[in-house]
Amino acid sequence: MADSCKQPDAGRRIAWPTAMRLAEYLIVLEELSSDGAQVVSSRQLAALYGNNASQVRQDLASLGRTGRVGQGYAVTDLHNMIRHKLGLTRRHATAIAGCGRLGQALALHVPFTKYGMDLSAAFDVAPNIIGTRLGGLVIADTRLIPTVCRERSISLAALTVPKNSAQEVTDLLVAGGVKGILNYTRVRLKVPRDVAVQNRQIICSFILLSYAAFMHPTPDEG
Amino acid sequence: MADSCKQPDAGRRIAWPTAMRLAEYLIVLEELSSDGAQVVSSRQLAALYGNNASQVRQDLASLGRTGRVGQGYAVTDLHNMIRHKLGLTRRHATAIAGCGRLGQALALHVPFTKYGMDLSAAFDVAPNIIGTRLGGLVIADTRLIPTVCRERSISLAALTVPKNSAQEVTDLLVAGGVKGILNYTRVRLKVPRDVAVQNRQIICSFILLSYAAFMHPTPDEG
DNA sequence: TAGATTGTTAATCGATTAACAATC
DNA sequence: TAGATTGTTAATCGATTAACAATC
Repeated sequence: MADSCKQPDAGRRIAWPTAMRLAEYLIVLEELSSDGAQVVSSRQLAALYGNNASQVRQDLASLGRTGRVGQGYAVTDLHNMIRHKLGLTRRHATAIAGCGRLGQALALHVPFTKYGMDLSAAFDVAPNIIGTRLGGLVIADTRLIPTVCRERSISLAALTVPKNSAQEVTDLLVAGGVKGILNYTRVRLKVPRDVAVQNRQIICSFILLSYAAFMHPTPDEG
Repeated sequence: MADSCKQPDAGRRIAWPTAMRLAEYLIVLEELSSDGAQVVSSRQLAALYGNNASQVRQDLASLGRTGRVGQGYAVTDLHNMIRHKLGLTRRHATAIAGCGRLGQALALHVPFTKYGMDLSAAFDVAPNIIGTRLGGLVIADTRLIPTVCRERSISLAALTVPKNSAQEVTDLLVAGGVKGILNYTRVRLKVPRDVAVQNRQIICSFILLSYAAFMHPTPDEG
């Protein structure tokens, strides 16, 4: 109780670049954890992540009191505090719209459960795969998106459909009450203000890789 | 000739955030182009991208003289100048290491050719798929990575293998002379200083989507 | 000409880095 | 105790935004 006022930054709005790094620290901490590490210093974490100790400490300060002076940070505690700060301790039903190869890859290989997401529906237009199984899910008809999303309280979705149906499927997701869309198509989506879109055009990653490798003097981890 | 000294910023080192946006402008410009647009203003581009006109003009200034005062920017010219600035007019042989669902999705759906990349090899460990076709490619044994990469002058690669072989396959790619690796595994790779790594853990995209949708007051396009 | 819109400089804002006292 | 390392403040650096003269 007396401690609660000792966390000056814990409540402040977190900067976007910091949020991006926190998400990646989570991955690094898991690797450390599976290697049996129990404690990590800002210097070690920085070496693994590829930035500097000062930035790591600044980032972790946004979580409130996390480490022990002179000792470093407890790996599992830190992992939990980051998960909490990023809102990953709440649970959100998630859907995949488009069960082509990319949609399948996401459904089968992304560890949703671990990060507060429950993969609760998968949709496609192709009659020959509607009704078949993908992971633990039965693929449903794209036209059912609004009803199924409402029924299952789905609030997040990955959009992995072909270009030409991107906006159409987006409208269905929005109608279903989805509040965040991870857009893998090369279309800029039109959505209401209260719906968040994160654009992830894979070709952009390759473009930046090529740029970092051959054109950028100090290859950046951006 | 007399014009060449009129491009004050054209030669300057481009900032990383700018490079990231330039890659995305490319996608927006293609959408505009396929809609028949020939000219675009910084205001329009900003509206489509989701930033402001000032930033767009600042970004485009790094390309040298691109627009016409009072008129806007020619869509195709701009597209070409960005491609040139990002080094996409050179050609780089590219490989995919790991032909699981994600590797297959990349091989079949990413428009490499359009952006200076020639998909020139695909590798996997599974005997039952080695020798089969993926797009126009015959899948080769992972153990052949160093030789095949040398033979085909492969300089870029996507790493889409399981966690436990990530570092091992990376070492093979580096031995093959690869200079840029797009890392989709949840392992921090150890590479020599002259090799660029771009980390793209898909789960991080979902984490940030969830954060942007529910925790971040002004959902950002980061 | 008048309206529009660039190119560019200057001002602001925010993020990164450095430094160090506190302390385990 | 001495060494290590955090938490935090201050300094630097860089990126974004605003503003406007130039000009098509």
